[in-house]
Amino acid sequence: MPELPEAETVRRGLAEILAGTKIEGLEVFHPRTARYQNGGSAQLTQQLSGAHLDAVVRRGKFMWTLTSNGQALMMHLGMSGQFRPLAKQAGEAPVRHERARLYLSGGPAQSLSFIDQRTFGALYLSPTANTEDGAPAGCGSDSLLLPAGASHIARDLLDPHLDLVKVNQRIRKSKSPIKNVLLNQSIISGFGNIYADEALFVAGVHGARSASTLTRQQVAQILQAGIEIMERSLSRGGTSFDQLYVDVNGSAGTFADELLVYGRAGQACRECGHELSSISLNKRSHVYCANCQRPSRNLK
DNA sequence: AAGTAGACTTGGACAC
DNA sequence: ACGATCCAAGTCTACT
Repeated sequence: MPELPEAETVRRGLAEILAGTKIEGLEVFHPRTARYQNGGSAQLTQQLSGAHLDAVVRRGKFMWTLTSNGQALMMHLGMSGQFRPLAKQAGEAPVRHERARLYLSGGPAQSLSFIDQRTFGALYLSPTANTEDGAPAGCGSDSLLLPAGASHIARDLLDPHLDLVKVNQRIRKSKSPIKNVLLNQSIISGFGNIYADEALFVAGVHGARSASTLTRQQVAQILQAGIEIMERSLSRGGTSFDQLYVDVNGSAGTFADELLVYGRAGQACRECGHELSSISLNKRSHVYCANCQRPSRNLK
């Protein structure tokens, strides 16, 4: 499942393929992929044809590249999106689950396929505006131009311009379960179900606890754990829990064998041996150790 | 306004 | 064997 480390792995690959190239043509094979585009697939195709592309930028799980027509091409992986340079010719039949295809010139790849089994991913154009805090919009470029499509997304844990003190305060203002707050991309971006559960385990905090009951130190521990886990995962190309996430070369990430709780419900806690539990929070599974993560504990 | 619940999608797992 | 049901995910929309 693409979360921040997986998106950043893909961004690095995409940057080499897309930056400085020209889009010669575009085919959209599934209308849902262009569902956020005004005018749908036809508009996307028309507006992107002939456009020149800038650096590939990422904030949280949102990626984009600025185009010569003044808009940003938004690229979101959803839960199963993959970008692959498959060297396809115009008119060649789509491969299984291929939803769109770019034809490129001026770069290392002649084509770039967007493959997305579950169609939660998306490609669309968005207008841009300068960031309100005057810092670069995301990772991958110094540009301040932030697409409207990502303007509601908070800075992520690997962003050097993230204000950890403010985020800590904001989190503790919420009465929602801390797990839900971590998944709220408008408060802190980049977390998905995997890294949220992992960070909560490392910090020793039960995900059902109301964020407003946590101490500043506890929230700081959760955020610090998130930073360290995401950096470690990124260094291993991310987590490929199933076959839905691979990088632009088709390679899986290798962080799955380091996961401490995600996907391990019923197995032994790697810290204390207690059997790991699972509950549902906001319709998402939360795996935790009832011994290491006490719902009512105030301090670790 | 903050918070929650529903919708979307599809292939794999599972119980029958 | 086979249809049925549930599950997983990220984000947007709608409602309280």
